[in-house]
Amino acid sequence: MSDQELSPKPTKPRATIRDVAALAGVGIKTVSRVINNEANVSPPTRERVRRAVMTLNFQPHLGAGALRRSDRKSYTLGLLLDSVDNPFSAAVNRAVEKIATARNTAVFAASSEDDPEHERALVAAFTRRRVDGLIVTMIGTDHSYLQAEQEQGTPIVFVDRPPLGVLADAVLTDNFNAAFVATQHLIRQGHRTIAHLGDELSIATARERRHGFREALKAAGLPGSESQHTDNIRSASEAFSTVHRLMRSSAPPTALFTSQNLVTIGAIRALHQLGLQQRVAIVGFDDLVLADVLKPGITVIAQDPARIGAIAAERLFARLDGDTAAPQTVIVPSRLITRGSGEISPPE
Amino acid sequence: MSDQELSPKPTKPRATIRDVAALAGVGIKTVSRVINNEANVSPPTRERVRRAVMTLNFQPHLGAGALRRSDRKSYTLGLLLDSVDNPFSAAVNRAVEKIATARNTAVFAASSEDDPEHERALVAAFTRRRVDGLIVTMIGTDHSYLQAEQEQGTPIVFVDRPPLGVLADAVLTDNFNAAFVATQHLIRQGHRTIAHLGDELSIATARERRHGFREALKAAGLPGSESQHTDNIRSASEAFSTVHRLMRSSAPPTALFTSQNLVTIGAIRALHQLGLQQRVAIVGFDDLVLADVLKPGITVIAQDPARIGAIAAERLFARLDGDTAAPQTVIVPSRLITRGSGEISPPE
DNA sequence: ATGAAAGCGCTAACAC
DNA sequence: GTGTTAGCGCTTTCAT
Repeated sequence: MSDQELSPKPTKPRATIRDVAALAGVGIKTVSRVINNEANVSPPTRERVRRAVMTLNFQPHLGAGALRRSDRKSYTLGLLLDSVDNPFSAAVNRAVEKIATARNTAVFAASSEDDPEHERALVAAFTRRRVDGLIVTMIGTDHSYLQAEQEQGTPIVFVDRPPLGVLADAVLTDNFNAAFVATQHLIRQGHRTIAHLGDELSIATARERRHGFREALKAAGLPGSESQHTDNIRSASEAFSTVHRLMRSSAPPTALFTSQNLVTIGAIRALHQLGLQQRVAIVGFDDLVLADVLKPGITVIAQDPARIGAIAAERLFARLDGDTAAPQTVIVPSRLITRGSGEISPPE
Repeated sequence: MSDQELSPKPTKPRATIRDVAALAGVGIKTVSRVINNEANVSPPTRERVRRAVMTLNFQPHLGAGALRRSDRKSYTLGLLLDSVDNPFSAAVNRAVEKIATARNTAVFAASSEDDPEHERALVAAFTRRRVDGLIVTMIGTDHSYLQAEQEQGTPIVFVDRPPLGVLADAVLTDNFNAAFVATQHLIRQGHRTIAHLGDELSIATARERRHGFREALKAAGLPGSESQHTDNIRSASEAFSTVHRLMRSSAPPTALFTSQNLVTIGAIRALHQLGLQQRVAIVGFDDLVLADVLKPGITVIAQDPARIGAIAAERLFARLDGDTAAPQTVIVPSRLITRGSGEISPPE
């Protein structure tokens, strides 16, 4: 550790285009031409300017430029997620960032943390920073306030959950179908009492998954299982205690279908703690790290968050490039990965 | 899906402070006063302005304001991580975001992806957007170019890896000590042939961990084990194949010490595939989801990324608030969590 | 209590 | 090939 003080104020204030122009002995427009790689600058002049840029460590102020530039772009976009800390969201984040970076665009990532008011504040924060576009996973149920943003020229792409009260592009998983397949898979192993650990019912996605679950039961003639719904589970610990409760009930389920990664984790913990992991089947929504290593391996419906994020970013940039076609909804397929936990048969 | 076209151009262009002033029948300075909650506006005027703001859905352009404001702040910061997709990085990200949001600051998160050149480009991208400060996990080995940013008034906090060639705040784990403890733990179980699956040696952190490993061996009088170093492993798949190779060697290790989360995951996969998970001990650096559920549970040195991120953000804001003390290095303790895999004894 | 004018760093438009 | 002027949306300064 050093005793040297960090200077309170910048030693050298940041250079502006005028400083560069002065040092190079040219007008500011010439500097502007050089830093934007425009034509009509003689090679020697260009070189002098470049040297001045180096000397002063000049970095053009993108925001100042945007103010006057005709495209008005900030080369910035806003990404709203449940939480940057959630593995699904983080994979989306990475995919969006990759494509944005290739387009010289920086990404503001923000976590709504399941709070609609906070979500709204985050969108406002993005708007005040004049992001070029928005990629959002909404937790709130009224998205109509986003329409104003859209009308003012900010394209929006919805990810994971469909737009409500706005017309906009969306990139989604076929939740109904995936849940149907997952449930059907458990039924085919012979299960008759299957519990669904569902997410917050205010989320459209959660309702679709529950619907897929129900329809699969209905198709197999198992309507009695309706009582096995446990909705509004949104964390690993809630899932953990729910599974404990279910297993102590008079007619414990022989199989579980969990609605998302955190819920699956909590359920797995509970099953293992109860020593039931080889007796109670489980299929989870979302793939999990180490799911392949557990005994039994965890059978999942794997979404493809990287692909979802990439497609969302592509759509956003297409809009920014002038695509004015009707709003598009892209369904990204998910797939059942069988690893053991979903292939456990019910006792007798 | 709808047939309605999205408008090619904004239907209503975004309102400016002048539009609001015109609608409210006041001067722009009055609007400025209202949106910034300044004094000297009569309640009725304030109310008229507020109404105009609502009507026009006016959102002040933060960047434009910053250009003229005396503090010059963009209320934005840059966060450079290995990858937003890595669980450790994501936890840091979340912690930083939480504190930044409370300070009305938005976070640019970016992934260096182990590429020093890319990293440099990302820093430049941050600078051109005039972030107020930088929180960085550097992969490159020469950080001196960051000094220029610092001198121009952008505070920098290093996270996870110390600054090289710059004086700056840092928030780190005591890697040497943690690695020493982990290795000692294995030695105490009776292991004499312990392999360290180390990270890229260009990373200071990796060298410290290796050093801790070596010193623990030395302290126990086990110098012969030096051959068991395998460095420069940075992904799960590399770790996977390395473990396979080690186990086929003439003197296979009876215990493993893995240097970070991805490496631990790859190693665990390999051990399980080889059926050795109950015979070969393993201690991993970084905690893992489901590490508690695996059989055996995975013993780890758990860092505290949330705390690391929070402290880093606090330090950054302290600097922005005018703290000019000498650069500070905060060491965040990590702890050994025993779950079984690290308590396996060697055969015989 | 209010507003007019200047200017932040840059680009657009148009000189020369 | 180069420079000058105006102006983007806001805050500052200073007048009223």
